[in-house]
Amino acid sequence: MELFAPRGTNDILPDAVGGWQYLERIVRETCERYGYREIRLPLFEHTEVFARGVGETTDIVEKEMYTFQDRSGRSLTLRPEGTAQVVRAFIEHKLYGKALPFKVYYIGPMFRYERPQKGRYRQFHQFGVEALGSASPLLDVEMIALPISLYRAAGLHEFEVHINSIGCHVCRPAYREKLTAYLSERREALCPTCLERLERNPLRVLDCKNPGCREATEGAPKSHEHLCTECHDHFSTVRAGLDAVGIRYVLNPRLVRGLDYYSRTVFELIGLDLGAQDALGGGGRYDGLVEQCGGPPTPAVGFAVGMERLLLSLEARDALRSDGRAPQVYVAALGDAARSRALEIALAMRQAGLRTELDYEDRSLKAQMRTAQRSGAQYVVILGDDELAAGRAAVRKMATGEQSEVPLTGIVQWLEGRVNG
RNA sequence: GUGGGUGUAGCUCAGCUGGUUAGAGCGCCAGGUUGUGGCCCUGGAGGUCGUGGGUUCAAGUCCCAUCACUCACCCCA
Repeated sequence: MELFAPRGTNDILPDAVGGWQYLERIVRETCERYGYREIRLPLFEHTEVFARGVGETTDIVEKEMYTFQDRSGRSLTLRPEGTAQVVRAFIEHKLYGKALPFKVYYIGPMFRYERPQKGRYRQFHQFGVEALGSASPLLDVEMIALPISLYRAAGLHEFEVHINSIGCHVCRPAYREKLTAYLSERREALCPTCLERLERNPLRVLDCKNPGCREATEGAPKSHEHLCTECHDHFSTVRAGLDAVGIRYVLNPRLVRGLDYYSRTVFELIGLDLGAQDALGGGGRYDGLVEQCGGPPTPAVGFAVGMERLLLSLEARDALRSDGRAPQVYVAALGDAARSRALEIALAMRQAGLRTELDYEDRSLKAQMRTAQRSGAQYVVILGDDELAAGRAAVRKMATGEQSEVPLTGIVQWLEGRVNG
């Protein structure tokens, strides 16, 4: 093999596309039902958008970005996530001047330079939803409810909902102090990366998987118990809202999220069939990000879901459906004269809106019938010299095997009236 | 970036301690039905054994390197 796709990228072949189209349709229908409109943004941005938007100390920015220079020397980066660029577009087009909240969803490929493994690829696909311009806890609830109802619509019922609140610029510094003090007393128990985190981003020590670190942080101060009054009230209302709409969740004090822009509510949807990369989706509030990126103070909340992971989960449960559709009609022909007439008839049927396939090679009727049956075609039109002479075709309904003689002049209408789907 | 596993036909894989023309199932093509699918039977096409070195009389099999895939660490969707 000479040429191959770059590591971590995947070709989505025709047999798999139906599943993608199915999911994409569910995504669009669900998002629109919740009042979100699609936004389409560039696949690459000025590197600055992500460096400032995602956070300089995040792994994404430090080591996972596909960054390159264009011919004029500008530094550009293939988008590793969507929130930062939605914020950029929101500010650039001064959308804060329009009716708020600004509610959008996006769907498309993202790029991160990581070692691939199950559920993790260098080019992967996400859909995400963002609402900018409202601090209402009702939106937090809606943000959690949306992906859940989407999963259910798609056929996935096995997942957990984890939530937490990590406070805001008012209460987080104090909490951070407390946590740092607590962790500092247990330095010996922490892994090397956590010692690093202790300096730069102590909250991240909480979600380390290392057994030693987990033990050391067992009794650590919990962010949701150190919230300021506003954050506390907000979180209480979110939780009450979740209860009210019947969403069961786990309050997970270790859930802190890896991106710097989050504040207050954070949540993650954990898949049960995914191996190590088990986050189906996640998100939270990012009330300070718009201002930090140069816009007016604007509270916001959003989430993103990994499409491959959703697909993997559905496949694991044998629940993946497909929008791919089989031909309705297959035209089989015997002999040269019949074959050119077959093309004519097939084109007329396609013109009329019927999904029609035909045989291009000079193959036996048996071979054509086999191909037709495997394609899933509902009807086979059989054309030979006899039929040509008589001006009729034999039309076989594959499901039942019953066969009729249909005049060629009316065959399109005849099939239009009988075919389904 | 680090570690483990795996690379043999289009697909899934077998190939014993190195030994002659490398196999199976599925798929594909054809025939059995001189014009009819699903089941069955028969036959056929298809392989630089990932790649490059090395050891040996002899390498799919052993050694080294390399590439790719995969799982995990890390991190996240």
